[in-house]
Amino acid sequence: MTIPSATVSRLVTYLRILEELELNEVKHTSSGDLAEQAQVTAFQVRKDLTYVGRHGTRGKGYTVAVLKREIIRVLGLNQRWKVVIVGMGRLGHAIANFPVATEYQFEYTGLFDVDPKVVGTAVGGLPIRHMSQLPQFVAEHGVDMAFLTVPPERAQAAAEKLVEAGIYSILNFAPTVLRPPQLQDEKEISKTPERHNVTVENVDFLAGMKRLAYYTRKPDRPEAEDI
Amino acid sequence: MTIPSATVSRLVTYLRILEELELNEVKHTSSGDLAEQAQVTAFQVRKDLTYVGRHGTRGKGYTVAVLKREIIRVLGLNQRWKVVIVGMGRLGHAIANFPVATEYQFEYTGLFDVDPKVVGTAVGGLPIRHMSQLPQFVAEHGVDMAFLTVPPERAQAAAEKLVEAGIYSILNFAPTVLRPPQLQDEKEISKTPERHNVTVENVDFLAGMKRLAYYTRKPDRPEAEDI
DNA sequence: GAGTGTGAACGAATTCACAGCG
DNA sequence: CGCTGTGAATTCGTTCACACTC
Repeated sequence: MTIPSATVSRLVTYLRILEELELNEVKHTSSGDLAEQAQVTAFQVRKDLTYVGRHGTRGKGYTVAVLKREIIRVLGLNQRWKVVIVGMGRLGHAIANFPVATEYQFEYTGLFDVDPKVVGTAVGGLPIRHMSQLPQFVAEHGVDMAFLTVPPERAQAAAEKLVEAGIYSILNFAPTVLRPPQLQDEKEISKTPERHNVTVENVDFLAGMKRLAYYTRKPDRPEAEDI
Repeated sequence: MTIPSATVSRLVTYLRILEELELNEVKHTSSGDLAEQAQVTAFQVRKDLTYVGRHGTRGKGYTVAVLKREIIRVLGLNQRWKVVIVGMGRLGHAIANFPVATEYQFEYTGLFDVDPKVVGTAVGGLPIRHMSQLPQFVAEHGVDMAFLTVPPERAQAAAEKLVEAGIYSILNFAPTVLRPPQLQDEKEISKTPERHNVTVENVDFLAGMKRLAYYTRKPDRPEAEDI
């Protein structure tokens, strides 16, 4: 079953709400309650939840623990996710220091950069390796996804190295649209008949800032009257 | 004219591409070219661009400088945007150090926190003020939007303070759904008949990470049975 | 009665075909 | 002839009404 991407986003939200309910020892909830907290309609919640299965009780609602477990399963968060961070500048350091292990089974397994000034140093007990070692590292350790935190002008080239190394899932922090690597020359095609369905999710605060400007946009006057 | 939110996002992307073209002294482009770089269809680009006006030349394409200027105008990026950052922990510091002034006319005008350990210190020449000073600061300086970088459990309360202080546009970095402030008590309603259309844009790397897990989720799953 | 689950109606966004114009 | 601009067709997601079950 293919879940609409808008629904996937909301499932992440519902999961957070369920976590908080569980923290507050609330055992039971309903589509109306979830809708209120997620700022969507109860219709939407119920429709979304049909994608995770029938886990509600008519006239009653949902059991927090059950619904939480099922959403985790559907999202794949019960699996272990080995992550490398590529680009250990300011942002890479900040992300590396984030306690991602508290979020299900995500785990940083490697840090990479090309700058000789940071290669060899360590962050949170993990050494920063040179990008040239990435393919071997992936082959040896197995890596499920990469967080790409390089400057925007290097993002495309870095993404292509990731794919070459065998990483097909990228969380892209650079303010750029990553383009699929162009199967370098025809000879390479036969060499890699495997899947290269590259998946990219973007985290982009500059884009968010500009969208916000649009929605805030004052009625086309430089200095409007006060509020 | 109301622009679809998906189009607004893509306009930001097109703008970036136009900036890069201009940097490379490319004077001229086309919907096909933009589509390739933005990873959408040429149909999509042309449809999106109808929302900014008719600036193309049939048989020829678009002038980079003209299209760039018009998108900037439509997005409101020709206006000046005064920003405060609320929450000066690790993330707030990182954001405050980002050279946002290079991105059109966004400008940090104030930094706020509640922690006595950071209030009074400065970042990039700007002092960190206590949240209690926010309403007065907004009244004196005028503030267009806030970047909310507090811990998730404080995000809702902080957002309500922002709205009380007169800031209705929030770039929310916390992994939470912000709910509209519940017009505190009936007596307050008459006091503030003004607009309180709060606009929120979210920047949420944990959500992106979990969505990525879903799309990466392999059909050949290690453990667990299916239904 | 209360709240879930879902087929059907609706609406919004994307895709398309083609008219229009340099 | 080439590429833009746009109504029409289509696809996709949301809203709704209601049957169903506890």
